[in-house]
This record gives sequence, structure tokens and C-alpha cells, in this order.
Amino acid sequence: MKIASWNVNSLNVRLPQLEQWLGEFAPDVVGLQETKLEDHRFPDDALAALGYRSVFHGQKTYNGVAILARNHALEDVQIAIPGFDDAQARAIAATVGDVRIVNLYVVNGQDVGTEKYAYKLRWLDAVHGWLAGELQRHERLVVLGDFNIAPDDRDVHDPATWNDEHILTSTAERAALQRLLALGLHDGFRLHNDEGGIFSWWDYRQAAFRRNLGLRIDLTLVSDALRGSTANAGIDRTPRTWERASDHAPAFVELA
DNA sequence: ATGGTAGCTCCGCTA
Repeated sequence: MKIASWNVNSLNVRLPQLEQWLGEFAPDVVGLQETKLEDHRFPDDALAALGYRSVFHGQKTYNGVAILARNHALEDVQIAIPGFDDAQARAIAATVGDVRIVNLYVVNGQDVGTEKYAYKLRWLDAVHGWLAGELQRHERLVVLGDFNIAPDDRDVHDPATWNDEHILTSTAERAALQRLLALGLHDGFRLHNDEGGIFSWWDYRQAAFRRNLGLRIDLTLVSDALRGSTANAGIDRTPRTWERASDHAPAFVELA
């Protein structure tokens, strides 16, 4: 089972690219982030024509998440983090076959010390409580999404800039990610790759993609029970090379 | 430290 995560940065703009990529990459499950679409505008019919069912949680202009699945129903759908009052559409979960999928668009946080940064840390704390319960209910759990946190220095092009006081790499953000992993989750990518310099996001500015000035912030985490059956993991850079691309490339994990 | 680009909405905000 091929499971992927892609921040499309507007599904309205990127639908043709999503359709092409679904055909070429043929994932079984996809978590999307930054769809930027209200639910009544979600293109579920176009995706169904390609064999994908979808569940979604969106809003106008910002945020928005969805889960797509091929040849499977999406069951026990959870919209948003339970018990956490959140005006922003950033979380959705569903069960696909015997795997529970949690799809997150983690808060960016703008800059360390800002109100948005405090919201990011509060949000991650709420996710921690939610995932603890999800792991109780579902041994086979995949938590994927745009985490807006680069786990360690291998995951940034310039550790001097992206240091412990910088947004996306700060001490508190990385600690919050480690706290999620400590629940019994593993960075699927790192089960199969020790290298640095492999990224999932490149800023639109300064020709960052061409110069590979990126970060690895899109993650696919697998639970203890899935660790042994994680056959492969990586990042598909192909859609990032296309005209009018998203600034993110899909991250994926394959379960045997 | 700043400002660079992209998407969307409304002329700024978010990333």
C-alpha cells in the first residue's frame, strides 16, 4: 500500500497536476494539505472519475485538508482535532482498510515568539493528546502531512540559518515533534534513508528549487506495528519540476 | 536583516 502526503498549495490551481500525478504515481492513499477550498467546491467528482474516493475539510483562502483513497472506503472520518477549538481547517483522519490515516497541516508559526508560534505549539500539544488516543484505538496508524518542522540538521540545506532559534527548526518545535514520535511513531523516511540534503519543500523565491535550497518538512510517520512492514519511503520530486508547481513535493511511504 | 514569489481576496495576509 502506497501512502503519500502532498501540500498542493491550492487544489483549484493544482487539480490538473494532482490528476496527472495520481495517474503516474498511483498512490493508494493520499493526504492533501492547503487545498484552500470550501467543501462545496471540492472536486470529488473529478477524483472519483480517476477511481479515488475523498473526504475533506476545507475553508476559503487558507488551509484545507483531504484524504483520497483508491479501491477502499474511507471510514470513521474525523474532522478536526477532537476537543480542540480551532477556527482553521488543518486536520482530518479516516480508516482505509486496516490502516488508520491522520492527515495534518501543522501551523507554520511565522516567527519564533509570535502569537502564531504560540498557536503552533498549542496546536501540536492538542495533536499529541489526540494521537495518544488514536494509537490506543488503532495499532496500525500512519500520521502524515506538512509538519512545518524539519526534524534535524540533515533535513535543512543550511543549518546555520535554520538553527534552534529559527521557525521550522526551533528547539520547542523539534521537541514537540519528538514528543509525538515518543508515542510510538517513526519517521518513515528515516527507516530507509540516512542521507541529508533530500527535501520536500523549496521556497518559490530565489530559484530555491533549482539550487536545492530546501527543507524536509513533509513527513510520513508509521506506528510501531507498521515499522516492520515499511518497505520503502521517499519524496517524489517530479511534480515540483512541473510548470506552475506547488512549492512542496509529495512524501510517501510504502507498506508491504 | 531584508526581501524575494505564489495564491487568494480585496488592496493585505499567509507562507
